[in-house]
Formats: sequence, C-alpha cells, structure tokens
Amino acid sequence: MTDIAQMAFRALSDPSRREMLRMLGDRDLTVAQVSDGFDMTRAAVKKHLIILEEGGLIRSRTQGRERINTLHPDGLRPVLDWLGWFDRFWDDRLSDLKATIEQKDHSDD
Amino acid sequence: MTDIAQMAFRALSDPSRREMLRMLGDRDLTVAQVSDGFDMTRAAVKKHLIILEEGGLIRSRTQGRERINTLHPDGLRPVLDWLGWFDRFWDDRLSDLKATIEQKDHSDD
DNA sequence: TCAATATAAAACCAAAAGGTATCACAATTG
DNA sequence: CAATTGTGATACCTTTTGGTTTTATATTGA
Repeated sequence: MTDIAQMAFRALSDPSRREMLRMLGDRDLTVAQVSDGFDMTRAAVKKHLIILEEGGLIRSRTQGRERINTLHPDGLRPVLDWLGWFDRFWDDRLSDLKATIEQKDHSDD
Repeated sequence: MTDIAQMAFRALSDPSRREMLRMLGDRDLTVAQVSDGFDMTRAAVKKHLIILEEGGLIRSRTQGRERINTLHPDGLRPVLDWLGWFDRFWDDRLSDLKATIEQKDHSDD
C-alpha cells in the first residue's frame, strides 16, 4: 500500500513503464512526448506515469500547460536494497562489479 | 510474453512472492513448509510458486509426494542487468557496494 | 490394507490492472 | 477573442491477478 519498495516493484512490473523510464533516462519528456513512443492513448500513458511517480521512480512538474516528467533514479534504491540481500548467492557478480569499480577508481593505471 | 526479464519482474511484483524468495534463501522448502509462513491456502501458495518458477527465480523437484522448492538466484540476473542501465545515475551506489565487497573480502562469512 | 498427507488441477470470484472514449479546463497561439 | 493544444478526471470495459473451494491422485506410514 504505502510500502515504498512495493510501489517501486509494482511500477517496474510493466514493460511499458520500464521503457518509459529508459526514455526519461535520456531526457525529460512531457506526457505527449512520452506518448509518441507508445501505441496507446495519452490517457493510458498518463496513468503509467502516475504509477511511476507513486513508485518514486519519476518526478513531474507542471510548466505552463505541459507536465515535464523527470527520471528520479534514487527511487530505485529500495529495489536495489531488496535485491542486495541476494548478493550472498551471487559472488561472481560482485567480483565483476568490483572490477568495474576498480577500473573507475583508478582509470589512470 | 515469454520475455525472460518480464517474467522475472512480474514474479517480483508481489510482496508474498518476494518473501517466499527470502525464505527459500535460507533453505529449501516444500510447498507445505512455505505455506506455513503465510495466511493463505496451500493452493494460493502453490500458484505463487509457479509464478516464481516461471520467472526463473526458483526451481523445484518432486521427491516422493513432496515438491522441494529451491532458490535459483541466477534468475535475478536479467533484473539486475536491466537495472544496471541506471548505474550511470547512481555513482554513489558503486561506492556503497564497494564497501560491502571489502567487508565481505575481509571477513569469512 | 487403509487412513492420512502432499501435491495437483480445475472452477469460481472479487478486485486490480491496463486500456479506451469522453468531457472539462487551463494555457498558448493566430 | 477564438481556436488549438496539453493535461486532468471520469466512466466504462476486458483481462489478469490473487485468492478460495472442491475434487482427484499419488505417496507414506500404522
């Protein structure tokens, strides 16, 4: 209900919504602009955007008659936290990621 | 429909199913044993387990009249891969995770 | 053998999800 | 101002979801 993680998981469970998040990762978009990427009505897109916002994955602000939707990546944190519990079964992924981090930390080696 | 990532995201979207995954992370459980942890019928639990298996998050084998359910952590990989796209917005997460890894490397658990 | 147990499978149900169409209204533009 | 555009809010519809109950079947144990 008001469970943050649950609302985020719920928001992520629909492929259209996940696609919307990717689009918003590239740039902020109005409802109409998001709708251009999908074969559904603006009303349907709007509903998805509401669910994404309820899940804490996007933010939106109204600007004139438009509503600008912005990715809110921090909203993924509850999801990643939950998934983190399973890292214990996932040692090789940690290694891979560690390598990535090392690379990033001293990329001038 | 048979989209692997979608089936996994779907499986994760229900809080009871996520709890079942945690339980199975501790040890393998029969359908009846999983049911003991929930206020719902075995039939309902069985349906959840089917969805978890369809999502690639658990495996199950029948042993006598029992069905043993086992966590299949690799099933989370498609989910983590999808989420990985957002790492670009999440630099501090890499730091956090690095700390976790260091901790793991230096302790024996 | 026979009763108890574990799962399976199906029918059924209410609510939620995902979509449409429609109307209202504020903001923009000619 | 009038017409257009972008959004918001409903009402409505169909399918999916999460649950129940019931019935069947296979395995176990006294």
